[in-house]
Amino acid sequence: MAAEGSSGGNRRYDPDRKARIIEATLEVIAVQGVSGTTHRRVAEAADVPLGSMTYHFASLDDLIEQAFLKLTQEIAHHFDAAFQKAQTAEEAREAVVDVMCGWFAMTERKMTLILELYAYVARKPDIRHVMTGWMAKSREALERHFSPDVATSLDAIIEGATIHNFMYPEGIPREAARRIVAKLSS
Amino acid sequence: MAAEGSSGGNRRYDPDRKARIIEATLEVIAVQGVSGTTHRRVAEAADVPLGSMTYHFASLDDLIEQAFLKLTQEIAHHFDAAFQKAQTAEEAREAVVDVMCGWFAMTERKMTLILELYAYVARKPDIRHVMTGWMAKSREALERHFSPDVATSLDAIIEGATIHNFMYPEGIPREAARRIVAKLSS
DNA sequence: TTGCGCTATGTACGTTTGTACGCATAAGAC
DNA sequence: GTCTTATGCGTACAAACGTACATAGCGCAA
Repeated sequence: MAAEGSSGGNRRYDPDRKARIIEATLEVIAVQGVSGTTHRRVAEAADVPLGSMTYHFASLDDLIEQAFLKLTQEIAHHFDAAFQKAQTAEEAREAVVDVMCGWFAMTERKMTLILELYAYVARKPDIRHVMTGWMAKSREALERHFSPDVATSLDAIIEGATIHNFMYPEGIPREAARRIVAKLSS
Repeated sequence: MAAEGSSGGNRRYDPDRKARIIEATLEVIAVQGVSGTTHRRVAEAADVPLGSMTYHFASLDDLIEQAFLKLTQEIAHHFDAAFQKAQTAEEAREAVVDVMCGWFAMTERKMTLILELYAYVARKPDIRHVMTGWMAKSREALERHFSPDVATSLDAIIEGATIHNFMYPEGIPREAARRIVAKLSS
């Protein structure tokens, strides 16, 4: 498996290795949590030797940080795309409702990863830039359609609704979300 | 220190031991995260021998679960008290604003613990009852003052605003929070 | 006082961890 | 073809881990 490299080689010189390790790291974090993420488990998931871990990444924390950075960039990109598509104010409001309850990209796996990220960031102030970068992108996307004040409130309600929908059964029905967004964006 | 037991003993037979271990567990989780929480570290923080850990708790997960349960009960209790105090609708709305930005009980430490809890619960469906119990209490407190629909939306905005206020500098100013609550509870 | 039984603890054990490092090996110059 | 160089990896190691368990210490009945 995975023997179809670009240069015909069976191993050795695989420029996608680092990216694949990062991908595998997210997979391991999603299943085992940060607390269960080890060099060996990630290496197995990415199908690379253990030595590759310390070769490509300075430390385990470095690896986790890079993985989280990729996660936020991906999500921010999807988020931005969802709002770039909206043309009218009505469509923008509907996009907020989409994101609030059952976004296409907000799978259970991703939500788990986000919560792991939050907990991780809370204890490591030096990687808070990952969050602020993400936040800035989200805010920017929202402010293309709403005033700064409204954008702030929508950002918060998206955060809260997403978490509640994930944590509790039923959560917030789509109709209720629509009413909330209407109130907030008035 | 801590030698003022009820029966004059210096050690041995200390009925508060278990509670103190749970307290210490929260302390360790807040600083080191769940991933850095070990029997040994908790034992040191609680100033009890390592053997006490496996004696009082079936496993490390059992300990963490009990610690988180205590955390949610405490927070839910404070939350409930804050709303029990409110008499008029106006006071209830102001209580929501209080909780949204800079609650007395929502210290950085507690917020960190909550985020650790979220991440923990996401990977352990069998302790979701801790969350649903907390949620039920919060909802109950809110529904004493607001309709079910409004209570749901306020619950979500509290969640989101609290997290955003914790993650990002400035966050949501008090005045903005007041406007948001006014819109949502109309 | 003496003996019993339960509570509590010190210690030891087998695993797993992060990381360092010497060596194998492919790529490129000639 | 041969030699050189730098990239990538197998392996080893000390530290730390969760947990089991034999036994030490105390309250209490007699």
